Amino acid sequence: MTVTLDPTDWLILAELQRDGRVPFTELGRRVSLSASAVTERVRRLEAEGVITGYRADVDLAKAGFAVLAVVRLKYPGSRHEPLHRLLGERSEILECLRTTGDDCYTLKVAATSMPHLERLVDELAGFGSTTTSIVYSQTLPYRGPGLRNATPS
Amino acid sequence: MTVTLDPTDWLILAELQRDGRVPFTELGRRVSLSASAVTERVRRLEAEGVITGYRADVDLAKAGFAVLAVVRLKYPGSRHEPLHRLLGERSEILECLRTTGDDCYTLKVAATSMPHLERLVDELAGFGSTTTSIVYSQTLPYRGPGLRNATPS
DNA sequence: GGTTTGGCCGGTAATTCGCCGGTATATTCG
DNA sequence: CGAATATACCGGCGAATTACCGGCCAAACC
Repeated sequence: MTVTLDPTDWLILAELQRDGRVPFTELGRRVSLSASAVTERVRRLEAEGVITGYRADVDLAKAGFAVLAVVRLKYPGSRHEPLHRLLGERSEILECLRTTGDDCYTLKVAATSMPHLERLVDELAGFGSTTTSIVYSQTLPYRGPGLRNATPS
Repeated sequence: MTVTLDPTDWLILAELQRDGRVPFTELGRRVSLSASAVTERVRRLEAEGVITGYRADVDLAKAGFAVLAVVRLKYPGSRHEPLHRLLGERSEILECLRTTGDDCYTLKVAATSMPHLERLVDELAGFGSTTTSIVYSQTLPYRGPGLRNATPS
């Protein structure tokens, strides 16, 4: 399950999380390795599932989604398929974490306006009671989930 | 501030969020455009700040971070610099949203173990009262923040 | 001590990138 | 209304990068 990673692997991961499109030749330069060696390592990380993919980060506000919100959902039932179906349909739901505690789900949603957010929350409220917080600002903007520059301590 | 995007731009954004390393020639094929035209559009999206970068997605569990948690932080003071400094130092803090409501900050943190998480929460508790929930599972895994396939409605 | 294994290097062919001018359509302005 | 400009697209070219290959070296293993 867990993959053993040496310090060079962590360097590679940090670089690729900072710039997922850096050429292998430049990446090799940064981690003091040849292009072919670094390619081999990246391919191995991909094959082992440590790197699951590469994504472009989008500035949601610039793209027209002015409102970002955290919605906590207290979901009384045990049938989760309808909620999962909604997640697949509503691309405004950016993230969905199922957690311990009183609020079973923590969602991050993007909306173009307050009425838009209201509709989204209403849809979610069909599943259970919701607690919605508007996001003022997001620190570590658009780093996405991941690690930046450290090994597990 | 807001950039106007036509349907082709949305297609490009969706593709790049799904696979940020797709070659421009293949990307052009998928959105029915020539490689040079699609390159021009992507460069424009980058220059306008709609695309803020490209990141590799890492499977945290495979990388040794077995525990994912949501920590809500009630921060009584108004001096936010110390917290922001901590965010920059502790790369286990994956995401930090400042929100309305009783809990000023909502953080997503990764830890290698429960003792590790305990230490992180203790550090955060130095700023205010915390509410921690362990993440069972993450739906929409590794799509990262962003949009998938829809235009703002 | 010989063999095997794993990781790295360098070279080469194929692909892709970055940049160029040229063209067609839409827009603006005289 | 017609001409000039602007915008977006296309194709092609050289440079850079990628993918793939065999060979090398050191550590591990028998």
